[in-house]
Amino acid sequence: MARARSPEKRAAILEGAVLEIAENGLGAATAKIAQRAGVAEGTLFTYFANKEELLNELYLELKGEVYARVNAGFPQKASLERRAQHVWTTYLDWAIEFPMKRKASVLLNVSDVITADTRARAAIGRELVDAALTELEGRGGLKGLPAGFAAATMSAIQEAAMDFIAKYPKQRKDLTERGFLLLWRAVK
Amino acid sequence: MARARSPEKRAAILEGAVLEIAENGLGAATAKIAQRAGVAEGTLFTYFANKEELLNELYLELKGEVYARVNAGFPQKASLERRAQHVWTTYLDWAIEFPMKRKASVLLNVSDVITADTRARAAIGRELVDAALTELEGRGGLKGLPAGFAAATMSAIQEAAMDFIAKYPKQRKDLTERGFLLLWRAVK
Amino acid sequence: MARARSPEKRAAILEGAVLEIAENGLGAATAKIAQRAGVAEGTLFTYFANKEELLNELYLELKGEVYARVNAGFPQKASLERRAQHVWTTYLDWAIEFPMKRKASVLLNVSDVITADTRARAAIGRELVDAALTELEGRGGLKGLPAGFAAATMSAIQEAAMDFIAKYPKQRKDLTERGFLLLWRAVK
Amino acid sequence: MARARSPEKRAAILEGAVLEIAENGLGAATAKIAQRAGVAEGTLFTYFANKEELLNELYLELKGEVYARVNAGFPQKASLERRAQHVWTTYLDWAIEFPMKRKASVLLNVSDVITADTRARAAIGRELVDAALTELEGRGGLKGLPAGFAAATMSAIQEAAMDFIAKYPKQRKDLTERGFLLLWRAVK
DNA sequence: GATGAATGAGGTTTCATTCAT
DNA sequence: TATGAATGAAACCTCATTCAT
Repeated sequence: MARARSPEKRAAILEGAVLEIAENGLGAATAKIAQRAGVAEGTLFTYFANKEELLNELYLELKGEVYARVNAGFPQKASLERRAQHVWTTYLDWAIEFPMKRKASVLLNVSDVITADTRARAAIGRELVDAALTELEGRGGLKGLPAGFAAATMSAIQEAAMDFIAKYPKQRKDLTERGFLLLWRAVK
Repeated sequence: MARARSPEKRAAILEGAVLEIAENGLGAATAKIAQRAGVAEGTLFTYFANKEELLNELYLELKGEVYARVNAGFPQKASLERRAQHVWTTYLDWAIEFPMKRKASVLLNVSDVITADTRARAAIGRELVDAALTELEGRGGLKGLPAGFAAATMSAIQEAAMDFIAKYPKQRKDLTERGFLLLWRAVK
Repeated sequence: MARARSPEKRAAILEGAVLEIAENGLGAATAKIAQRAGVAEGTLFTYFANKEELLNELYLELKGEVYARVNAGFPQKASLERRAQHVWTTYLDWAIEFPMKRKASVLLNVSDVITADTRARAAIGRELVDAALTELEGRGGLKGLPAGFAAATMSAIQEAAMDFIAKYPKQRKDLTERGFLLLWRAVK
Repeated sequence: MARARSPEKRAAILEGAVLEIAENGLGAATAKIAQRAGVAEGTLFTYFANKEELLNELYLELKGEVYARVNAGFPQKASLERRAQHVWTTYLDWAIEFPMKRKASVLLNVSDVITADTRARAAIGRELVDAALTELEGRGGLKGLPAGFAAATMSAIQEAAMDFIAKYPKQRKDLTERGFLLLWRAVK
């Protein structure tokens, strides 16, 4: 059952999953994941009913981690631009700091193992971000477009920016700032 | 002479691969792919040495198909904006028309089975697009950023746009146009 | 603790391998071997990483079994002739008693799956035999010939003797004795 | 059918089989054999009904080749010792000259694909050898032992000798001569 | 709860043989 | 006759999951 005795072990398994998935894709073997986590093959299944659940939980964990970062220090009273920039920068920093997590996150995202329910649950914790992005969507460039388009666009440009930051780490600061400018010009 | 290798059969296998991958991810079974293509399990391996080669060939095929479309009717003499818009629209149309191909393309793209060599070979046929995008990179929004950033940004925004067009097909025209405007404002 | 790996199961797999190989050669299917051993196909691979390892381990097992027999009751203080005869007789008896093992052993021997390392490791446990045969090589018939030639010659004549004993089991005793006489006259 | 149009092609296939079998054992793929022979996969089956027949034919070919050599220049009127030595030397020379053929021959010999009928047919052409060996069997060391034991013993010692000649080619002459002496002392 | 041996379905790939060309 | 594409059974091996310990 999913009643975890040791949160450390649970975390270790998720961590192992990140590494294995980043290296071998979603086809990563549960046995390898367990091994990386330093637990027995069977132990994995006392923390997660099956592989699918593990992947969905991992998705939630990764999203949750990012949102927690974004929410901490969120400049709630600042201008829309400052708030948007906070979201932009925080996520970019996280992705650069944890490239494996980002890789796993991307793979989970495009796969079909993540259920609609999981995606919905991942939205919780994203209220502040959503509020800012919704405000953005009332603006010039995005007015009239479907809800969520701003978020999608931002995240899309971020993916591009991240790939380049990964390739040219020295230009990280520049790419982060100029990337946001690009976005801002697009949507403002 | 013995029977000649049939381009139709090769195409059928690639087509089967697209469908299976779109439904089941890159873990799609070669046996299922062969079945979809209407050939025997073993036949797949007379056309592709192994699954990895099949996936790499499929990648080339999909990229090639898109570039062929883009190149056909490319307004070489037109303004940069018109050329950029041509690229934008053509790719978007292709992706909307063949959602399975797009899905497979995305999965291949983020996976690690596509070799650097294959990615390099895929670049052939993209000269016109590259020329336009390179010109774009000399412009205001992107000046000084690494080469390829324009292409990445465009493709990133396109991915976002496509997701929404898939969800709201009725707004296709609007999303296509407004999406490009977004991009254009960002980079000009 | 989980279930411990069972030496009985390991032995059963090796036993199954002997039978299958004796009947079908080294091409014997791992599935058939597992079936003979009364375990699941997959179980075989928890005991041996792959078929090659299984074959190498089997080789060691068979050699080890013979040497154990030879060493038990080895007349260490007796004359060279008596010691040589002990080796001769013991091996011959083993081969007659376990024709399947001998068959498997022969096939493994001439195949290329047995690594140099395995062959080297098999030498351990053969010290007594080697000592006797080395002493033999200092004698008339073999003096000046490369080390190991005595062993090779003995084993060669034994192979011949065994084939005949297999064909004429009633003359077993006579063939065993006369065969040794042959050898002895050759090398003394 | 086995009605060969081109003896050259047939020979090429057998030659290819020798090389492939020497390298990969009897599991050698017919396609690879055909490739080595410079003919198409299917062509192999116009010369040999199936793989089993190919292997049996190859066995006959190899045995035939050796016996042809032995018979050519057979000192029919010479002493038994000289005749035995002729057999000994000729075979050893052949095996040293064509190590691949010898390897294939050994593998075929210990396998079960060679039918009793094939083995019987291989005996044709061995009359001179058999006559000499039969005479040998009437002698001291072998008297009373089953027919064929002399041949088996000789061939057994030869195998040992060959292994060593292969390892120490410089001692070839010495090993050939001393090996025969060994045999001769054993049986005379 | 933790462990890892056991399982067997399923995956990729090979291969002898057939047969259209 | 020669060719090599086509076939599908069968080979080796992996893996998610179960369960005895």
